[in-house]
Amino acid sequence: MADLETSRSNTKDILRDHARRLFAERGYEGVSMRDIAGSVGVQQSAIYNHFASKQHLLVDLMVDHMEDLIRSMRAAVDFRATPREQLESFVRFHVNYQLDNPDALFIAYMELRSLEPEGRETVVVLRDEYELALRGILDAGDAAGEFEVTNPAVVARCILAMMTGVTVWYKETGPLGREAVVDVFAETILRSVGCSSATAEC
Amino acid sequence: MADLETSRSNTKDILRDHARRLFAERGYEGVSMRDIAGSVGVQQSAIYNHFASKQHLLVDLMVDHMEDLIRSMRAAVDFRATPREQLESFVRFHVNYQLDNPDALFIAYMELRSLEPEGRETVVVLRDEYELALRGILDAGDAAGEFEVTNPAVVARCILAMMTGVTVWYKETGPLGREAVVDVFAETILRSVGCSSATAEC
DNA sequence: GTGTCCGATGAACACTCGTTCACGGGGGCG
DNA sequence: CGCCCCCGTGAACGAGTGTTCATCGGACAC
Repeated sequence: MADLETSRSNTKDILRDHARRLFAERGYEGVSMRDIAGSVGVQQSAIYNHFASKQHLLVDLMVDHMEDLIRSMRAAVDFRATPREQLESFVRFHVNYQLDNPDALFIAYMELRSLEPEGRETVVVLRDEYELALRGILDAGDAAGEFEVTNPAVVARCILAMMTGVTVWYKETGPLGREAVVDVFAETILRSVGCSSATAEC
Repeated sequence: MADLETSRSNTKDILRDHARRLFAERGYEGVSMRDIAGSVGVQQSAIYNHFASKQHLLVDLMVDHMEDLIRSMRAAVDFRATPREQLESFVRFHVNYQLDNPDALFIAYMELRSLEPEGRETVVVLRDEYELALRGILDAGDAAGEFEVTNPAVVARCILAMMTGVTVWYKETGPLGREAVVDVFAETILRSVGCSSATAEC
């Protein structure tokens, strides 16, 4: 229980951190308010001083995450570069972000079903915005003749699914270094759009 | 509720069908025995005439599914063919199977966390067996010089994650036909291992 | 016809769920 | 000092959880 209170962490942030980890581990329905409170080391009723309900807590986590994800992605990808460079930046950013924030991304993609309509709407809009950025890169590469993608919409989703699944099996302590994993993803995905880094074509 | 009893469907099978759908929709923790019973149209206590507990019901669903998946995969892939042909068969089989049985596969990959240790062990062994079949194809193709895969273990998981995600977004009623989706997957994945169907290389 | 057994019932068990509320302590501001 | 207002407590609420059990109808074997 209980973090040593590093720097300026108030109860609300600590609650967020523990809730995020627990939701990712056992799922929204599998975690009780008592679990969250117990993990932090407070009473269950204390949570309601910071979040109106369990549902609001989930929405708060998901929206905060999606907004940060989109902001970070925009900072990491230079949209004036060539499609090939954009795609590689996007992939390297996403896999790294995923490995830094495995729980947040996992929740955002898995717990949509646990959201009540109004919250779901908000999150879906943000998720579509992110997906559309990748799709835009594929479209541009296709139009420029750099990529060969039969169907950008489908391929975009394939690529996201592939990358989002990484946290299910990757262990930081495993035989494979993080940089190596990122490289494999970058190469595999560039290849999948007909644009290998080893090829002279690009 | 209640199916009209098509052909020879007994209560146990009907329970399985409804439980599978509900688990996939709302998650194991999000579904109560009363939900399942209510969906079928019987009392909750009737379930215990067929399954010892909710946990046993989940294990039953997952093991049955994994065994059928492996059996069907072995029947669909000709392991005497070339690695390229094997991979294409595997991908086409998996995507089709996924679209035929979206709930079962989704549960098998998502609800591992809801399994108690003994059941999880059984399912993980089966899942590894399936994954290993794909990895074997990649290894063979790599050794034969047909594929270029930096790391077969990682790429195998990437491919599975990509394919397993299809049910999240694919709608049978959407603009894209099922055959078209399968084609996109086959082409994208063959490309990702450096072996495009359009290329003379293979 | 009689006996057996499978399977469904509905009430009940002890427990956990999300949420509410009256209460109190302690720090900041007038 | 006196006031208020965060923010925490602990007990309680009604509802829902998985599971058990005595009971009973009806199909099948002899």
